[in-house]
Amino acid sequence: MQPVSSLRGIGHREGTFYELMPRSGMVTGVTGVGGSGSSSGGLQSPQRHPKFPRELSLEEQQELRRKINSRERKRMQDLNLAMDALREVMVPYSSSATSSLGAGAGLQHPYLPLGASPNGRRLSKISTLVLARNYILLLGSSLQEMRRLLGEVSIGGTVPHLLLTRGWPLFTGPGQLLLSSPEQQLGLAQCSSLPLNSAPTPEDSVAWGSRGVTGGPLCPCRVCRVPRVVHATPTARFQK
DNA sequence: TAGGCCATCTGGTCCT
DNA sequence: AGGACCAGATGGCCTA
Repeated sequence: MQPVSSLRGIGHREGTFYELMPRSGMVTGVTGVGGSGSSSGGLQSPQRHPKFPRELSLEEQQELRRKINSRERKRMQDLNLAMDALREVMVPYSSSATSSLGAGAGLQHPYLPLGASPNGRRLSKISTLVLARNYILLLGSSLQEMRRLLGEVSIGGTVPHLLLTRGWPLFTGPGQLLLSSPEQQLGLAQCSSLPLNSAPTPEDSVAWGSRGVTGGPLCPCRVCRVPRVVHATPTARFQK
């Protein structure tokens, strides 16, 4: 099947039809259907919208409403473009993730179809976000492991200072997933479960995500409460 | 047919 | 004042 959302949206919803015919008038013609505005009567109602200045004529109000709708549409389309860019990065990992989470591992991604490979089907928005989050956590875990190994090797030797420093480097690598520090990216700096004076370490971050600890407590902060994939062998999760 | 996912409209709120 | 952001509501498309 073809991906539906963006193509569908651009295909027959966007543009003149929706642009010129507000849903409230298009569908019911009278009462309006659109969401919380169901009581507003929309622009078809002779009543003026309270949001619009009184001095505006009905046509001007309609024009303003079209303008607002267009902006919102554009905003959502930009958001979808960003989501597509993220999908491009995550899709290669999603398939391997499913395979490693599938029958072999006895685990199932909560936001991927049960027992089904996402191959040929694009990731949903929430799947993309959850997958991206876990991927970021995995990168942190891998980095820590690498530092540890380098630390062992470097006794008496030389190791790039950046790799051994406590702070995280700003990744600009594949997918550029980390545009700022992971703490900022994940909102962990605001995590209520962490002491105020101790910045969360990468280990802290990973502990809530991809440690392979099944059934562990969920971090109470709103960031960490995002549903996560639990897996027994984190290193195999995103193998290419 | 039910449920998931999505785009769009809309009103409210916050920010510049 | 205008724009950005957000969340609720709605209907369409698709799959199991």
